[in-house]
Amino acid sequence: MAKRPTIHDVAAVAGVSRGTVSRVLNDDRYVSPAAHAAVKRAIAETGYVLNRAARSLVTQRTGSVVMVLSEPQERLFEDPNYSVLLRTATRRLAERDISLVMMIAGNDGDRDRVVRYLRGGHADGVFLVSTHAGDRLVDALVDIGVAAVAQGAVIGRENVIPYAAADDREGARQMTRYLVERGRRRIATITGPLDTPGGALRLEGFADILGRKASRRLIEHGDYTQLGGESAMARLLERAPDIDAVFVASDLMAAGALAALRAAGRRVPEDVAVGGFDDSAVALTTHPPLTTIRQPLERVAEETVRLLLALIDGAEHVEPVILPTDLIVREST
Amino acid sequence: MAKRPTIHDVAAVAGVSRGTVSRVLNDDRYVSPAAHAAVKRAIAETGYVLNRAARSLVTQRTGSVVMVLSEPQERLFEDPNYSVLLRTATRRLAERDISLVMMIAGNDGDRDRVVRYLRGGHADGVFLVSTHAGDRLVDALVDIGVAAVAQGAVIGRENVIPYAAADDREGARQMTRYLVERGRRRIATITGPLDTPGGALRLEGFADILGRKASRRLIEHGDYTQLGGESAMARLLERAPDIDAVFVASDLMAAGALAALRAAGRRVPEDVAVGGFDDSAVALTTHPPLTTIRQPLERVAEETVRLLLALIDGAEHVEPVILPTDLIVREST
DNA sequence: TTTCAGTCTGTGAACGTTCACAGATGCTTC
DNA sequence: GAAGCATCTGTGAACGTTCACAGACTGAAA
Repeated sequence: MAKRPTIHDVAAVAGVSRGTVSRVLNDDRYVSPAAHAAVKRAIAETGYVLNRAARSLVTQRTGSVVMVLSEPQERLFEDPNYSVLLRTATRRLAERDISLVMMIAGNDGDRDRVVRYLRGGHADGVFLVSTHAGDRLVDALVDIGVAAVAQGAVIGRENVIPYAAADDREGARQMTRYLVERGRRRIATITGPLDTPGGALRLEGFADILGRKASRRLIEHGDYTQLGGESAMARLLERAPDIDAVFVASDLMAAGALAALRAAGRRVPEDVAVGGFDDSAVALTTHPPLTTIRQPLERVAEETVRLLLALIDGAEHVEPVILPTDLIVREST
Repeated sequence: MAKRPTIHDVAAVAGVSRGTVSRVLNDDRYVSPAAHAAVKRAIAETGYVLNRAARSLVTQRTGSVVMVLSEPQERLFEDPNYSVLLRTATRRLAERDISLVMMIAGNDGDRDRVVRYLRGGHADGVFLVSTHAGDRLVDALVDIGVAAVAQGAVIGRENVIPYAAADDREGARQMTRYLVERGRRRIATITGPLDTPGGALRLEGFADILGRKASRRLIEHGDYTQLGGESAMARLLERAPDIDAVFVASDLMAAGALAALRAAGRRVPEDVAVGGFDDSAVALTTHPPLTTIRQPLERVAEETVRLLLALIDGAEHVEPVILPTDLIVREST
């Protein structure tokens, strides 16, 4: 349990001064090759590892960013997409030696904690996930002036918080266009909550293709849960029994819709075609497997990280990134 | 962009010394009510928030713990259980003002990064997730002497790394017993990888009930993926066409097994009963919905955090915690 | 030869806390 | 009235870095 070696110890072993060691550590210019080598050797010999707290104290940088999970409903519970996001972001940040701190913003108490944390300068940046319209956390972030990006647009704050996202609108168009091309005539949709980009934009894409045919009667709203999808489908069937296709804004809700259709005695895809969105693991476990829209989630995460790093590095302004989606045809259509 | 207020500013406003403010901040004994109130008021007035880096520098504590995701295969991708774990752990730790830093240990490079991070004293504790037998990270942790716990036993290191887990073995017994009671005679199993506790212990529980009847022919191994479950089921059917039930060690693999059974023309549950494990979201999306074993994941996470906090607070030794599971009967059996 | 720019190094001060100590005050007890 | 204890407060030093500055050395240009 010997004391951890400090920069002084390294300096002593290398036969140089503290300043030179610091310069090596920070890749500063003006270090002679000899000194550089000696320091490297001394670091290896002593097993030195930098004390971030001490560095942070003087640089006012922390080398960490916060990922804030806003948690409307219990989405987090069920959505495997978070894992991809988390994993990719952690990886990319680690490459820059930046660590990812998790925080949850479920209620106002949580949100205050996040704000306090950031106001205290405990992180260099913020990575928002599934933040919904009107979240007052967003304004607090702007007020604090901390670098912030979001995965998926924050509705109403698109120009304030840069983001990367899949092209929800075009994805919905792809699916709707496909259903039309397959000869479906009465096409309904089950949307996500309209204060989320996935809710609003996928509905817009749907309407883009169908125009006047996208009547109110053929639109139902879900909450991204399987149960929500199931009851939305039931309501649709009651209101418009003659529908022959439905575009559901998430795979999980689509799984619920399949259950409702089965309960109503409709065959999929013969009587009703079902299209999902996400291409999550669920799309393969249902029977029949879901035709769906694949989002390039990994790339979304990477781009979001890239935007955040740019902001942290001092960029004044960065442009949102929108990435293309793919139609994945399986047996539900 | 005024400078952030420090403890000195608070002291000045409150009309006390730096030491007294520090005492209030740390709930020390021996602070007069008057001083306490004045400091509280000054903190509110100045908007002061503590600088953790400075504190950390002198206390040698960081106020953070690392969650290390070991990533054999692509489990993380598909397993929604991680979300529950992450969410619960983050919450519980936040209550103690400890923040959760994510790290991935997928390859040796990652592992070195984790080791270096911990050796540098950048975290007060470690929370291992899905670490598999023989992971050399575990020995490094012991060597460093950092407080460490695991979610789920680390096979071969049960006595070194305390853990909380669901009672995998008894859960498997519950399911197997149930299948026997339902009159099934030829019961097979699809296990997880045997270097994970869920793989080894669930197989043991299965064998506990069936005794000699648990013959090699009726045991197949999967990798916790849906595809793995599907091909394992196909192999089982080929080897033992007369099986009338199968206990699958995870819901996701069970979804794959259902697909294989359907492809082979077997009806579920009439011809073959299928039991899963986890009670994850998948269990409800399959057709028919899965009979499965529910793990108290939230409590597992809470207990794991509790163990970790105890170790951080200086406990010499803590006992592993094993929590009971529940049989959830649905339509697949 | 002098000047200058470029390269390299060492040093004091600062970052914002906590800790240990010393000292002051008030209350009890003899 | 002195001694002793508990309560409360202020202060210097320390934690391990980075930063800005000053100074030494080198080689090229004037």
